[in-house]
Amino acid sequence: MVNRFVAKLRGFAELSDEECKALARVTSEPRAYRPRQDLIREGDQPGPVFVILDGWAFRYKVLPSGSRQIMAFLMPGDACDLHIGMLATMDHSIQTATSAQVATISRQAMDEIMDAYPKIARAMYIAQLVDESTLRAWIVSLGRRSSAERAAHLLLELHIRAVRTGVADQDGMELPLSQAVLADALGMSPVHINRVLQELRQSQAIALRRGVLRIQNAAALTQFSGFDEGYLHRRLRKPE
Amino acid sequence: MVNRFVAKLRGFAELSDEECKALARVTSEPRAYRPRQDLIREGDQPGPVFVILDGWAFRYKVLPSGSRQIMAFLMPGDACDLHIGMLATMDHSIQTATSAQVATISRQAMDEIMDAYPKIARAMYIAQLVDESTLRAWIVSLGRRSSAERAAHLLLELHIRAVRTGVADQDGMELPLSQAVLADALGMSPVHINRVLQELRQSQAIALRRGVLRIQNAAALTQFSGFDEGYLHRRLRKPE
DNA sequence: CGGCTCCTTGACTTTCCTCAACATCAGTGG
DNA sequence: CCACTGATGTTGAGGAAAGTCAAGGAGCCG
Repeated sequence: MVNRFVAKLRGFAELSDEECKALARVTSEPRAYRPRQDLIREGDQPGPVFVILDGWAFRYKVLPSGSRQIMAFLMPGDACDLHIGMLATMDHSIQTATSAQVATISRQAMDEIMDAYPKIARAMYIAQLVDESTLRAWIVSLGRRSSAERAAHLLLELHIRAVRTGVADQDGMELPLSQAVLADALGMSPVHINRVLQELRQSQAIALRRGVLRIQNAAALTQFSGFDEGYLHRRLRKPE
Repeated sequence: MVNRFVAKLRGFAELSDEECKALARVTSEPRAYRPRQDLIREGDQPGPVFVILDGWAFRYKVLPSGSRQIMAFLMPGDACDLHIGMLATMDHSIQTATSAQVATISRQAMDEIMDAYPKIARAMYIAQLVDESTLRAWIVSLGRRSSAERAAHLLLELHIRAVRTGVADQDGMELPLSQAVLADALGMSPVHINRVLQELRQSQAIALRRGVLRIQNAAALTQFSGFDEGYLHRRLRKPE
């Protein structure tokens, strides 16, 4: 199987064969997780860097009222918590949404690799910056977009990210997220996301059924949701 | 005047006199900004690191519809864009909310300092992690808290951050933000934030008038808004 | 076939937005 | 000192968006 982590980082920096091999080596022994398993919980002491090689996960927090907010999706190729080891405790939890293959890289091994291969360090920093930028984009969505715009925006984001990592084609992707999960990411009720998705389907913009998303009218979705992919930083600055 | 930037970083790592002086030196020539001036705009090529020494600023994005979402507040001591120079363009803008003193540190000078003083590098990383954690906390607020809870949560956050940097005491702080600005940060209309603030005032939890916030009942606010200061990471992990 | 999860629908309620008017305040220049 | 101005804060009324509650349907698996 292609190593999605390597594939993603190659999109951020030109990596030599040796660098790719080094990355592949430290992620060569992933552990299998089942759906709905926590990788780490809020309050835990941060451990190794997690790398999702296959499957989906998400960062989330549960409020005292019991409601849940998802703050980020992790798809194949995504890593998390590059530097979070500096902090005493996790401020959120991470859970699988599907069964998943997850590699872990110890803090020490990560430091060694980044010291030995500056280009890898650079790619990891960029990945971190893009993640942060994505958080800001979500804030904009949650604060100022209608529920339908928000949903369309998220689907476009996930699709572009999936294409970038090579787990989707231009027309569509596998999207194994329940409506309840989407609702918790979009800050709405399960009932409402259901109605919103029906609208989007009826407008012939998307088809989403049984874990498969088809983007039928990307232009309309982009226009409607005010999607500007700048925040995903597909074009990068040249290293000086 | 005390250098708030140094004060803040000292909260993240034990800095020697020499390190403090180095930081003070590179921020010794701030430039004065008037209210509502952009420091940098979405689409611009990222430049130096900005350091707010006095006054308030915020990160924001404007949607095609013209509505604005604020994604972060920058108060005295806060810096921005440690590594963003790696990216080709800014994905958001930064604007002053008040008149402000802002120092700039060139990318090169920043790299030199971080190479020469690992503790400074560490403190800057931690600051970045806390900023990122704050973004996630805002996502939770916008997604899953009622407007009143959200407002209370934000006021508590700003107060704690202000106390940490030494620009506030336990009871209150200067908060020179208009209701319109608060509305754009909280994802609500100006009319609604006005009503929410009235509620909070009537419940004797806060007093907020003419740029001065008093926290009258922190316990009630904390409970009501589900505020858990963990995300601000006041307790840090020991360096190994 | 039962049992589970996930999706769908309808009815009703709450929250929040929009529009519009008016009040208050600080600063400016006559 | 006062009139004017622009920004900011306040109030009311009506409507749109989204939540809650409750019930039922569809697909999947042992």
